Amino acid sequence: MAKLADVAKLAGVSVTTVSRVINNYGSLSEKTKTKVFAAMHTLNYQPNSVARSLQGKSSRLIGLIFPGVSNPFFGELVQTLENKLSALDYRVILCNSVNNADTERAYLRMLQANQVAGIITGTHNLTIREYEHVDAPIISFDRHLGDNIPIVSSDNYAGGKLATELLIKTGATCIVMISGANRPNSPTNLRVKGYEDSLQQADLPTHVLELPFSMSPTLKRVEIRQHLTTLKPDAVFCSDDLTAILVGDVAQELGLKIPEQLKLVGYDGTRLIQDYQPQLSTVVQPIGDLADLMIQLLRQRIKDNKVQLQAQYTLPVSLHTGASVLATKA
Amino acid sequence: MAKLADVAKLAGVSVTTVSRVINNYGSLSEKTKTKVFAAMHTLNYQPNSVARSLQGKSSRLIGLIFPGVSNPFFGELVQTLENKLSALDYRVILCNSVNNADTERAYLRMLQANQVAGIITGTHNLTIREYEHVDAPIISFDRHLGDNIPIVSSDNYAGGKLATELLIKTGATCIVMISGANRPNSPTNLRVKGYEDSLQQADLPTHVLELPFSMSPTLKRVEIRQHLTTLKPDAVFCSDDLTAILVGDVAQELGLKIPEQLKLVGYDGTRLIQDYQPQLSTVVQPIGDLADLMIQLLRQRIKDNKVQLQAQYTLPVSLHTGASVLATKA
DNA sequence: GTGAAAGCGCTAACAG
DNA sequence: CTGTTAGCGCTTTCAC
Repeated sequence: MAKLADVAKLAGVSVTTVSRVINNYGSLSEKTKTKVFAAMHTLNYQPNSVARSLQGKSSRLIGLIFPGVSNPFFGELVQTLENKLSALDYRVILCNSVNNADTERAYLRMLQANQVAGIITGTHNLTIREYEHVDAPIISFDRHLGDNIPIVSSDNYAGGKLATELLIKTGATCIVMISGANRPNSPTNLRVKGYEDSLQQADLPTHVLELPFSMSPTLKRVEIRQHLTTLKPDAVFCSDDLTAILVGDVAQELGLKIPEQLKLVGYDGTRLIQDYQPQLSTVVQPIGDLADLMIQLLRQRIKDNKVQLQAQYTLPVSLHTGASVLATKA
Repeated sequence: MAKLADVAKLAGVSVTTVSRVINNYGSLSEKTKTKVFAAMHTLNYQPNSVARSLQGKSSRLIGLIFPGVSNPFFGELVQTLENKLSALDYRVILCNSVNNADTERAYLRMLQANQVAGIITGTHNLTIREYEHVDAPIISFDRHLGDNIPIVSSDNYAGGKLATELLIKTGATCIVMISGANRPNSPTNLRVKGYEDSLQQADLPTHVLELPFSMSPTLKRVEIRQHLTTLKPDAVFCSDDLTAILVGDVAQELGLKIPEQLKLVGYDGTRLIQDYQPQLSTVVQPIGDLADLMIQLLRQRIKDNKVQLQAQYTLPVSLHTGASVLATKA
């Protein structure tokens, strides 16, 4: 790979000059510029960004720490982030924390060692206050990671209410909520809160079933079947779409007609679900807007790490209504 | 962030010595080692990998170029690759080529500028012979990119036969195949070939419907509905699971019972599909093995870029049989 | 067993 | 308008 000095020699100028035309700075004569461009072209020159970031320039590398891209929600979020970042001439280092604190710590160190310009993290890990000792700017998706780390999320509480009220409106009276495990700081807690408040307001009982994020789908099915047969609810609200699909499956196995005998609402509303399970009603998180906002905030911090940002940014959710719920009163 | 010189000063030794203990190289007295380790620890020292790779050491950065992680198959493949690479102390730069040749060219340049140690690409782009001018080692997933670039794939031809023969065995006689657009070098072509050969052998007619990868699910539904009503097939084989889900949906809308009136087989067999659509029969690609092999080959090339590798490595597929096909003869 | 010093490819004062 | 030169943080000969 050709280097700056090669280009300089070929163009018959100094390395400084070449550096200047590359970075378009200082004053250059048109003639030199042309010469240099020509040399760069014939040598197929590509600046070495490692050398560049060594001497202080931004690496334009962004670390993305998420539980994993095989989950459709995170897959779409990561892809959206990557697309938008890449359009802004940033590159993305992908980190799958698999919800393991040690792994995450290691990633954090690694990202710093690689001089990343910033980090966006949406991991499910908790208690990692070590985030506060990272000097690269950080934006968090949906988690509290430290007092100076802005949180971007969609309105989990409103989402919980939205879903529950939809179910109440259709006449359901025994509405079960299936959520991930109740862990401190978890964003799904607010979804549960929205659910509980809505039911309380309507004077209806609450039933929350917690199925850990990490539980296998097969086990989840077992739990769901048991609850469906025991409680005989007429509606289920799941804090994610995948679990909702499981509920739909089990209901069918039990001969329960959806939505006649069981109404169902999920959460997340990824493109994948809307395209391939359009009958599933779900609370839609605005992935594109979330990504835009996180990037915008991160860039502000990259420009000036001291800039004061809000502790929390909340974006509105919307409702996708499909056949899994009837819009009419029962 | 502390640097080598800081550690050296604190430990009362030279930078050389510190570098030696970090890289475990040359001969050091236990005493110095201990001192240095202590200093590294109190300073929370982390070697700057940018500086490291500048002076010649490997960046331990691997570029991953795929159409996008929002597709479950690529999402799982990328996640698997990332997990395994990260366990080997490599980091991953994620590139979503979105099937755009220019984007991909830009990614290739960028990856080289970042001194990546190697590249794994599974993009849907074609004709990019520019791959041959990249000096980082490359391994390709399922595409021909140049004579010296090994291709790793699962056995698409066998997969096509497997699915088709399953359908034939159940008594289907009008078996439609829905594949992605027929493009040169596309791996799905071999799946179609397997389908055609199986039917020819059984003296049955072939019907291939091509729906471009990029076509919207809504449009795909329209096309599928039209073909289902016109041709009235008794079985459909799709070259990917998502399209198979669409077929299942449309069939249900048309009042066609699966598998009694319509048998259905998909392709890919991701964890997601097996967990959430277990009734769908599908040809399962061995994602873990594919990832292992690609990484193994890449590491060989990283160690010695001249090492002779096969042009093509083909891994066996398997069949997941669900209720969308009856295993008994009709 | 340990250190001094050159240099990886690039940028940015500082001179002219 | 252009060139000389000193590093960025680290590894690695070559000395001692």
